[in-house]
This record gives sequence, C-alpha cells and structure tokens, in this order.
Amino acid sequence: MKRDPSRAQAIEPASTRDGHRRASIGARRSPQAEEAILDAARALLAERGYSGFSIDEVARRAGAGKPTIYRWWPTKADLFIDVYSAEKSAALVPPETGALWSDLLAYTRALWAFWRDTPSGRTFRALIAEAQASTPALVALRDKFLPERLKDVRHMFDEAAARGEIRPEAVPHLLPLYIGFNWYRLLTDQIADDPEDITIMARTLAGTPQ
Amino acid sequence: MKRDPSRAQAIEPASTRDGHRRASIGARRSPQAEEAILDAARALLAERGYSGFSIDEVARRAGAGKPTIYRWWPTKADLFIDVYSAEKSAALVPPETGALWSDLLAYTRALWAFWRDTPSGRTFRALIAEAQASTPALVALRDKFLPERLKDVRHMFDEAAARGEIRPEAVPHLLPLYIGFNWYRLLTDQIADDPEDITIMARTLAGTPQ
Amino acid sequence: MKRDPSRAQAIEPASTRDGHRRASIGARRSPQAEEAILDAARALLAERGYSGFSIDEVARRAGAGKPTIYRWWPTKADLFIDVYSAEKSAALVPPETGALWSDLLAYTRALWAFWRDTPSGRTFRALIAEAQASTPALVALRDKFLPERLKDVRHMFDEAAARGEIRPEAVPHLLPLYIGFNWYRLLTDQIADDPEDITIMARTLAGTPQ
Amino acid sequence: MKRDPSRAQAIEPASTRDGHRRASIGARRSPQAEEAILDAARALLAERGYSGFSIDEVARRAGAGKPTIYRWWPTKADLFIDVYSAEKSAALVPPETGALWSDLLAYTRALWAFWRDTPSGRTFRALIAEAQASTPALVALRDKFLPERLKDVRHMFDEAAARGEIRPEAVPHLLPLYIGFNWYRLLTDQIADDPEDITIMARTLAGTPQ
DNA sequence: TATTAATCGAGACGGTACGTCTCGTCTTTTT
DNA sequence: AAAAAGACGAGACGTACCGTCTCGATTAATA
Repeated sequence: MKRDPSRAQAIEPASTRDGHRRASIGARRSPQAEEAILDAARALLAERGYSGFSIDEVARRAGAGKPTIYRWWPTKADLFIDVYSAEKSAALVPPETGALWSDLLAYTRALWAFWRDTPSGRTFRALIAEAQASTPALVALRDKFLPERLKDVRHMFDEAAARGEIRPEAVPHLLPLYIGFNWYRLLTDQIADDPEDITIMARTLAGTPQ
Repeated sequence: MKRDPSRAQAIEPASTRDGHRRASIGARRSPQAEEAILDAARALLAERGYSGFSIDEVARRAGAGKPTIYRWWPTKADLFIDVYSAEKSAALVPPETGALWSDLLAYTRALWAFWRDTPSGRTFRALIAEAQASTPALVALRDKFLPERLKDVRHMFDEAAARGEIRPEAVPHLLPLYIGFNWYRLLTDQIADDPEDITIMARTLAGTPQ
Repeated sequence: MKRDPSRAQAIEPASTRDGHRRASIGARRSPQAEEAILDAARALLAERGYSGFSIDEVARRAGAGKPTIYRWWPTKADLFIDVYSAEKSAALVPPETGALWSDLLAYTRALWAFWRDTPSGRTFRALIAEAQASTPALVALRDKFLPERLKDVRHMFDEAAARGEIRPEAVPHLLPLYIGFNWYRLLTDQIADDPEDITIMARTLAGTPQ
Repeated sequence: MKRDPSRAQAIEPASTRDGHRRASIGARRSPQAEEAILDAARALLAERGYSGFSIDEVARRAGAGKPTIYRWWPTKADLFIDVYSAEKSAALVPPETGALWSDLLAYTRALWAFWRDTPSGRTFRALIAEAQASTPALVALRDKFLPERLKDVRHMFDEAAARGEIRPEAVPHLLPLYIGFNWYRLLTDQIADDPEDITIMARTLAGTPQ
C-alpha cells in the first residue's frame, strides 16, 4: 500500500485531548511528550490532589501512552517527585529583620501560608506520606529537596550566628528542631496563622527571653 | 420440638479458616468476628506492611465477609486506626536519670529502637502517612494517640521543671520541638541509634552546655 | 417481674415504616406480618420490576425480619409466586362474539393489553423466566397458574366445538398452539396491538378461510 | 539491544491457570484472551448451568482480568449471548420424509432431544429467561438467533407448500404457531419424547386428518 | 397458673458476585 | 529506537443480595 501523505497532515503535534496527536520524533526522548506529561500531572495534582493522581489519568490527559510514562519515570513515585520538583518552590525570600526570632516568625508564617494556600504546598504533605512507602520518594525528599529548600533556613541561622545571637556550633543542632517543629505542625494540620504561637517557638529556638 | 442443648455446641466459635463458621449471635456485634478481623489485620500489617494491607485479604484471613468489615469500619483507614490503637504501645518506661538531657537521651534511644524494631513502630510511619490523605486518620492521630502517648514525654519535662532545670512555662514550648525532631528523623528514616547525635539534641533542648 | 401494662401500649400493631412495631401474636402466624410482607413485595415488584425485587428490600419495607419471610416462603421464588398469585388476574371476560376466530381476536387483544399495560401482566414474563431456574416456580407456573387461567381460553374453544365450528377432539390440540403463540409473542416482546396480525392467527387456528 | 527471538517463546500463549501469563499483543484485541474467556465461559455454563455462571469465575478460569472481560462484553448478558452463539447449533438436518406432518414429527423429536440432552440446548432456556430482563439479550435472541435457526423450519413448510400440502400464504401463519408450541413445551419442561403427543401437533398444523 | 413453644422485628454473619479502578507490563504500528 | 495507543493479568475497592442464625420480647396453648 502506498504512503498516504494526507494522513501525515492529520497528525498534529500537540495534545490529544482535543483529538490531536503527538507523533513520535524517532529514537529520542520527545520533549513535547515529557512536557505534556508533566503538565498533565501537575494539573491533575492541583485539581484532585494526590489521591486523584493516577498514571492512567495522566496518560489520558497528556495524550501519552502509559509505557511512555513508565519508560522515563519507572514508578509513580518518580513522576510525582519530578512533578513536585518542577513546582515553583515557595516564593519565600528569607527575611532580614535583624533578629533571629523575628526572622523565624516571618519566615514560618510565610512557609505555613504557602503550605496552606498553594497546591504545591499542599502536595508537600503527600510527598512526605509517599516517602513512607517508597524508598525513591524518601531518598528524593531527604537528599534532593530538603537540602535545597533548607538553604534559606540555614542562612537565617548563619546570619544570626554571624551577628553573635547564637553560637555557630549550635546552628546544626537548631536546624532539625526547627524543621521538625514545622513538619509536626504540618502533618497534624496545625498550621493556622497564629503569630503568637509561632513567636513562642521562634523565641524558644532563638534563646530570646519572651 | 424439644430444646436441643447440643446445638449450642454445634456452633463453632472460632475462625473460619478451616471451614468453620462464625455464627451470628443475634442482632448485636459479634465480638468474635471483631476479634478475628482485628487479629487478621494486625498480622497482615506486621507481615506485609501497610502496602500489603487490604480489606480483601483481611476478610480472607479472618474468615469474615467483607460487608462485616465495612459494617464496623466504614473505611480502610478506620480499620487501620483501630488496629494501630490495639497495638501494644511502646513499652517505654520514662527514665529517671536525674537530669533532663540524660532522660531525653535514654528515652529517645528507646523510642527509636521501638520504631525501628517492632512492626507496631513501623506502622506508626504508615499512620502518619495515612493521616495526610484521610481526615479520620488525622483526627485519630492528633487527638487520640498523641495525647496518650505523649504523657511520658510531658512527664520528663515536668520533672525537669520541678527540679528547676527548666522554667515551667517552657514545657509546652519545648514539647513540640522534641516531638517534631523525632518525627522528622523517623519520617526521613534517620533513626539509627547514634548516641552522640541524640545527645546533642537532648542537651540543646535541655539548655545544658555540651 | 410483673407485667407492665404500659409497655403493651407502646407496641403498635401496624407497620414499622414510621417507627411502629408489629409484635408477635404468639405461636401462630401473624396475618398482619403476612399481609405487610405481601403488600411490600407487590409494591416493590410494581415499582422496580423483578430485577429490583429483593428480600432485603421487602423486609425493609414491610418492617419485617428476614427470617419471618424465609419462615413462610422458603425461597425468593416462593414469595414471588405468592405475590403473583395474589395479583388480580387479568379482568378478561371471555368474549361471546359467536365465532371462534373473533372470540380469539378479542381475547388475545385484551390479553396482550393486560400483559403490556399492567405491572401484574409484565410480571408474568418474570415468572416464566424464574421458572427456568427454579423448580418451584416452574411447578407453580405449570400446575397452578396455567390451569386456572386457561379456563377462559378452554371455554372459548369448547363453545366453538359446541357450535360445530371445530371438532371437539381438536380442542386439546389447538390449546397449546394458541398458548404457545402468545408466549412466543410475549417473550420476544412482540405484543403490540396489531388487529390484523392477531386476526391471521385467529383465523388460522379457527380454520376459517381469511 | 538485539532482538531476542527467544523472548517470543518466553511468552506463554495459553491459560494462566498454572501461573503462566498471556501477554498483550499490542493495542488490539487479543484473540487468545477472547478464546480463553469464551472457552471458560462455555465450560462453566456446561458444568454449572446459568445460575453458576459468573464473571468472576469466568475470569478465574480463563486466567483473565475482569476488566478484560468487561472491556469486550459490557454486560454479563453480552458474554452469555456470545457464548451461546458460539455453541454448535443443533445438528438438526431437516428431514425429507415427503409429508409435512412426518417432517414435523421427526424434526420436533430431534429438537427436543437436543434441548434435553445437550448443555447448549439447556442453555437456550436460560437465554430466553435472560431476554426477559435484558434488552440486548432479547434483541439478540429475536433478531440474531431465531432467524438463523428457523431456516430449517421454514424450509420444511416451504417444501410442503411446494408439494401442495399447504397454501404458500399459510407458511408465515403456521410458523409462529409451531415455534410457540415448542417454546411453550420447553419452558414448562414438557419435552419428553412422546411421539404420539408430537404427532398430534404435527397433524394439527399440517391439516392432516389423524 | 406456670411452662413451653412458636412467633415477631431486628440485624449481624459468612459468602459471593457485581462492575470499576489503578497498577505496571507488553506489543504493534507509526515516525 | 522511541512514540502513541491501548490491551493485558492482577487484584483491591465498596455495594448489594443471598440465606442462616441469634437475640430478646411477646403471646397462645399446654400441663
């Protein structure tokens, strides 16, 4: 049978949602496919949360084949991790109030607001949950995201040490206490914006009499 | 027809695993069924972890009908919560070393060992994860289990306050820092028994120079 | 313990639908219970058809216990049979047109209308279907309902024989042909009111040239 | 990676009963799966009758996933219809005795024997029953199977008309009487082999004095 | 009059099927 | 070689009925 050139015209490069079709680009990873998959996954996650996040639905929305997804993200957790990492991290500019306790207060309020009010923030809970069942998720969480996102926090404590507010050796001891406090609050859904509550924690950690 | 006392004997009380049958005891919940289901669920959880924990399998093992399970535990999370609550809590006797930092050191080491080495401990991670997707699980975790299991911890801090090691008002501020630290370590799988590591945390919280 | 007359007042004889309760009347079958069950079954059948006809729902509606139903109607088919038999049979007065073919025409049209337009009529299909899986239903259908309801039909043929239209010995041969024709039409859902169509059959059976 | 011809061998074509697995053959319906499912359904139907015919059991026996079944047979009735249509139709050679009445006698006796003695025959009752609850089954029965299987019957009457035994216009009037008679007997379980009984019907229909 | 026996509503029980959902693998066809 | 497409086995999900079995209350018939 002869090649039918009109069929090629019928094939569109974009999403399949509206009937279009993303053709293969040959023996190379298709950036379009990757993009479409990540977009679909992101949107799905934002719309229906982690419980509604399924590979089947991502494939449907992305107009992608499931094997295409599994080829690049061996497991559901891997895709989830990538989606999470592609999210715009919290627009959290580390505050410069001149005192550790007030820095912590400002930063924590912003962080909790982000966790509460953005899909990406809410997804973080799911990532922690996923990490309890999936080693890749755990590794990604612990070794990839945390170090990156903790830079700002570390910066605050380092500055405080530079100002002489706390001893420099204390920084690595205080960090996990601060992180843990926030996680504990997040995971028990106690991250309402309560400045007094946060202030107490901040002053306790900063060693400032209240 | 005469009463036949032997009929009561004809009714098998126990599991259906080997073909026996647990008869109804009337229009009231059967303690035997409940027991069998919780036992099966507990065993399944210990054997295969939370990911292998399914209502179907619990029903199979318990020799129970699935509707019987759903009648009493409307959701999988509810059963899981009940199973967890039936678990023997950590046999953690709060230490009495005479100093907060060493109390914390001893208690934390024991707690981490429990988390590491017992199925029940490992299940706690799953409960926290489940709580991120299920409101009942969250409520149970936050309002039912935590208050109960935190008594010992609170006791340690109260004793320290009584000894004058820390200010009494500081106790409710220090508690979430301590809990959060432990959760953070558990959830990132960093609960190896490292006495030095734990000591640092303990001294930081206790305000004792190291 | 003394008899408490006030308790008897608390017990209402009627349906449980609105919270009332039908107490036992002693070691005899309760006509009220039977009535309530048959009523509920009849209503359910009319409302939801045979596929929606379940013992559970009948018990619910009747405010009866399931064992009460099973005590008197050992199987679902038995209850169904009773319900069917309690239905008012078709108000089919055998016509007296003076000729077999026109008697058959009139009777068949009325029968098909009954089958089409009344719940009871529609239920007859279900009874035939049920009879294919349940021996009691088969026996009831064949030996209980058919003889009864065929009286009118037989009467028409007998009259025709008396008038000399057909030979008397032919009656038992023609009957099953007539019945079978109607069943075939009913079971293949071909019982629209088509006078011509029916006339052809009637004339064929009556031996009248068309 | 080189093509590994042995891989094709690694894929078991047959049933999964013993742990083997029927691999996908791409984005097209798998004839093997279809075959296995129909085989299993046929066997199950023969073994346990229609009441024992369940999708779950078919899936189990076929080593197929339930969704695979539901993908191709949206409803239980659809699968049943397909199974029935795959059954070998009755090996009923239309007799050529030279007279309608004796043709009918021979044919009817063979038909009843088939209905009595073969699973497929017994299944026909279930199909008629199913058709009373399921429109697809009704349509399939009326418009698919009947026209096909009535060819032989029609042939007998046509031949009789050709021989001048009956008027040609009478054929379509006699057919439903003959079919209906057989159905009526089948559905009331009155298809014992009674030559005299059948002869009477045959002579009545053929218009032959007995 | 006290006991016995059968009835009642209620509803739990084990079991099984239903039809849907998702997982991760596999294969064909197209580029 | 990689893509889209989608079929596949597996099996969990939660619901609906089935028919059985107690329960505790109630009442007629029996002793």
